[in-house]
Amino acid sequence: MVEKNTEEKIIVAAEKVFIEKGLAGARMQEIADEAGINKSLLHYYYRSKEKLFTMVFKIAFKTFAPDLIKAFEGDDDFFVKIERFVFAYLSIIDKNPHIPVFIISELGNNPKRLVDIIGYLDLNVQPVYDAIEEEIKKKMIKEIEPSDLIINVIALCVFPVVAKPIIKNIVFKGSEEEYKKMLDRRKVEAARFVISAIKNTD
Amino acid sequence: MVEKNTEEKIIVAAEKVFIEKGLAGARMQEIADEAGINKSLLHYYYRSKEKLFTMVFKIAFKTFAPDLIKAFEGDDDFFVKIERFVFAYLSIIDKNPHIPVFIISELGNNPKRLVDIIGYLDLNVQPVYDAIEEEIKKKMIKEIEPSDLIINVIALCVFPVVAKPIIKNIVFKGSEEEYKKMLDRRKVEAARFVISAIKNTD
DNA sequence: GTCTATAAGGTGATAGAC
DNA sequence: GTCTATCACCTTATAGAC
Repeated sequence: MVEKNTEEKIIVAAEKVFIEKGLAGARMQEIADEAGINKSLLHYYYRSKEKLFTMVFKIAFKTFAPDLIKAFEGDDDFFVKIERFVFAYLSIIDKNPHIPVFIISELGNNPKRLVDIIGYLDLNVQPVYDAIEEEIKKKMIKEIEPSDLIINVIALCVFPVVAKPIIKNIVFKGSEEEYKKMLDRRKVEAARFVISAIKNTD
Repeated sequence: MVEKNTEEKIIVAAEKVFIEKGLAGARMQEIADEAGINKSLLHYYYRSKEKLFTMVFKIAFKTFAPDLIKAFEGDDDFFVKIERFVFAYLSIIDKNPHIPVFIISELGNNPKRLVDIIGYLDLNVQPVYDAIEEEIKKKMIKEIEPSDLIINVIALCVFPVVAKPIIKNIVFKGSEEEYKKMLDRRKVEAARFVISAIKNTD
């Protein structure tokens, strides 16, 4: 059990409450209770609800900005890179299952929030584009718009988690176990699906 | 211009405000202003904010409960069915681009909400499962868990829309035009991607 | 059915003692 | 740094006139 100072305790508590309730639904009192401190200390450390939220949102976004670039560096086989990315990304999701919905919800309410973060994180997808185009040129994979392929891979990882209530209740008739099995399967199967879709069969 | 009575005007206004701001972020005053009526009329017709919201949520959910079953009925070729479903579903999304985020956000805040709706809509996916399993048996498509295939198809349709701010700003560097072109392309390309992934090449 | 007025309770934020 | 007390405002909801 690590000893935390007040500033850190607030962030941990704020993450929990904001992720669960959203900006509009969260209450400063609830965050204070969760942190085991007085409400006015929230303002002492972070001045306003909005500023505290921005702090939390940036941390959450950073966790989930996919390390696409890193996964696509190096000389490994292109299909291995896809397998590695899918496995790594789904593992992050496993550990933080509520963050994708949180990001999507709050960005839906206020898309401008993202613009602040773009510069602050460097998210250049160009190397991934280049890698995809090279594979197409080498005729290893079928013709596809690189952006489409990137979106497809991430969609197959993220959607099953953001739509959890719907999938669990409608596809798996309420079974948490079946839902979890599907997510686990996906760490391998999602990459297999993608590779099968793009592999050149000429 | 169709003449609307007060009850209908309220629902239309409530849809707009709730979808934009969410349950917690929406204000009854704003809904009243949007409908051009007095705030107390909202309570006269719908008793409480929560009840009005539930009304709106059910309408939104119904619009988006994918008509999977319908698309998979009939004797058409299985791949044609997929093409038809993807095109139809992406066309609905085109017309209601903010509803998927709305449903995901509000279900994230309160997953129990879905349970009320399940019974009220009949959403039996069994016929789709059967159709998929038959194709596998006939060796027309590769071995795949039917639930995985269904989730993949919907993921490829829905994710690009719910993650719009991220995709538009990071993948397309802020270009609304590029984003829209991608969505349009997808009406054909998403089905092609899926078919290419599952088609048996033995 | 529609309005005005107001109740009743929350909400983020700050002042000031310790 | 941390607390108590309190401000100023906002929010849902209702009562009652027309």
